[in-house]
Amino acid sequence: MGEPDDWTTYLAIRAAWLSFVGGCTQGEIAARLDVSPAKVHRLIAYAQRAGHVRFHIEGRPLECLEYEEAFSRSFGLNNCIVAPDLGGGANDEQAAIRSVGAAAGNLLAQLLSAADIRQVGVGMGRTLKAAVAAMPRISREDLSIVSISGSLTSRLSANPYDVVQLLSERSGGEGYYLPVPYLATTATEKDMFLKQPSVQELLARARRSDTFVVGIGSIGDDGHLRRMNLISREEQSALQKVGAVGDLMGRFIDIDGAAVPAALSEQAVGLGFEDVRGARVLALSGGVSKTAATLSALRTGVITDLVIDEALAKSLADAIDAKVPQPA
Amino acid sequence: MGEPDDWTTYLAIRAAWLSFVGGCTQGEIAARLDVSPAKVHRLIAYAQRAGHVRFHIEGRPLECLEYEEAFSRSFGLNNCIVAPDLGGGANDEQAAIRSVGAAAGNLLAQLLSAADIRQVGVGMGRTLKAAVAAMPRISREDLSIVSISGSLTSRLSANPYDVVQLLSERSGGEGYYLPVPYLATTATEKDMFLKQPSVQELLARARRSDTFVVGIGSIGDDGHLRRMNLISREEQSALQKVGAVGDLMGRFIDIDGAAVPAALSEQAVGLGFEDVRGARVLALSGGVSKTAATLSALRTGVITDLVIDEALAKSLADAIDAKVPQPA
DNA sequence: ACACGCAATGAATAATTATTCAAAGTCATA
DNA sequence: TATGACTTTGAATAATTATTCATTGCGTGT
Repeated sequence: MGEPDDWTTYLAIRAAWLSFVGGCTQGEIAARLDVSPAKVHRLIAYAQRAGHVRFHIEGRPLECLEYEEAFSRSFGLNNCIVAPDLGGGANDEQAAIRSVGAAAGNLLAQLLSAADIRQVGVGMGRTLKAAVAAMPRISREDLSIVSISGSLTSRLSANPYDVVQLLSERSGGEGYYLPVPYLATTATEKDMFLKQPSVQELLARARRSDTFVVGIGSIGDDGHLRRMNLISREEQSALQKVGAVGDLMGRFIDIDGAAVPAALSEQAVGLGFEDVRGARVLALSGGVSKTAATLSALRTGVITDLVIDEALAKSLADAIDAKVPQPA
Repeated sequence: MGEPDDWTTYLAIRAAWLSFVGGCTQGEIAARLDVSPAKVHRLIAYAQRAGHVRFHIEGRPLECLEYEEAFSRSFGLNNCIVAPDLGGGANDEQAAIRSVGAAAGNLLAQLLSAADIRQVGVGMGRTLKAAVAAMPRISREDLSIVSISGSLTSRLSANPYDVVQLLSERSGGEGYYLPVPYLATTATEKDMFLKQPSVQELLARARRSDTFVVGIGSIGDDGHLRRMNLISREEQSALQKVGAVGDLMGRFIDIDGAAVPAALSEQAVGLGFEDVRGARVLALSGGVSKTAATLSALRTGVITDLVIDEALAKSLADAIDAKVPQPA
């Protein structure tokens, strides 16, 4: 599938307007643009794939709103969005990320449109990436977007889920990328990175952000950490042994939201909780596999805004109820 | 068609998420929600009718961008959007309003999201109404929305195209409605309205708006004025005799953008050009029948931002070229 | 120039979505 | 409780959309 040329893009956008805004059938569009109906279908499909078409559902099902209400209270959240399940069964990560992405994308656009936001600090992760991809284009040429953590793998290869680039493209703002690993392999290596003037400058800048957007990671086999090989199987086991269930900004935390005593927890190259506490911190999390991680992250008290999916919400609510059972 | 109950709305929203965000087929949704496939279709159709689903096409066809560029230069516009034709032939008013509405709705959301906008003054008209209806919901509880002109018919019956109500509902802001006719029937009647303290207060408030959103009206048989019977056939003829081709904020102007010498032009109960000059003034206009009116409105120099449809743009460009032919 | 591989095309077909229609349900009134 | 007007329902059907597939067109290397 080669890159379509300008003319194709032109036709695709016209077809998309006619189809979605105009409500024309593909046959009508074909006649109007003087192409075959099959081509019209391909054009519209291309426009969607290329992200030129955006759907937004206003409102959410009642259950979601109830969860939102409950979590907002329990954890003193500013905004809480529970994105509806999108079929695919309870364990469909893809669907969860998609739903959270769509909901968070809109919230993000809303938050970043406020003129008093000058700089946003962003973490990494699939869900974050999906949210930024789903975000409508806004016009904030004066906005700065800064990495708050490294995002290279331990082998220094490029990270495919980088979010700074995409967000700067979507908002028109300028991106500042932190070219270091998410986790240093040793304390010495971490010091080495932190000694670099450019890194110090970027971190200082990152601390000045008005708003932070972060993902929540699990320690399990299906988390980013293992999947991207940011930690070895041995490191994973060691972390689990000392009670780590979640990863927030490269810090490893137990089910109560407290930092675990592990060397790795000190090797994150990036901002720490103390750097973001007090500012708005929007956290995104999708999928039931993140239940424990999300609960622990919420308990750190640094999160002010949350977007999760419905299945995770259900699972979270169950986990909370299990600890504090209702009197019969 | 009775009002659907809460449960229907609930199902409709869930179905909409599954369909548009999740990409499920109606059959899959039917299985998941345990209803018949036919019902799923009806639910999704309802969600769309009720405005819970919003499409946004990012980008416009090349021709539109070229017109935008040209008009921005010619008239020193801040923003100019030319909304693509949506089939239906060159004379389809409905399609033009729809397209302009969709494009303007998004621009409006963007403009009104800026925190430094405290108050917006709005005019009236079908196109304006469509734009506000297409506008995504935003959260600006501190925003004031004020009528800048009357909007009752000369017989004081309620105006169906009132836009203040809808915009205040969409933005969360508070609406201030000016309960007077668009045009007084006599100079005496106008004075009577203007003497009312409440009217004076509302007009004073309206003058303090940061941004104004207005429609452009034609004097022809198909304009709001005649259609809503705001002016009689005789008044229409009289206006046309003295060269009026357009109506901007209740002021009647000739093709050069100058006020026409007519009593009616003094009978608008609302803000005048002098009240808005200098502020941001977003004008909406749709349909080729508004060519002359739009040109005249642009020539008044009060308009800073413009949204029109492609057919009108074409027609406007032709009208301009006819006066200033290219050297052969 | 020729053959080769690959992408693009549109006719044909499969799948999905929208509409129709008869039947069942609902509500207000007698 | 019975009646009639009106709505809602889902099966059937019509219309539309998505996919398949054989073919064409195009660039590339020989």
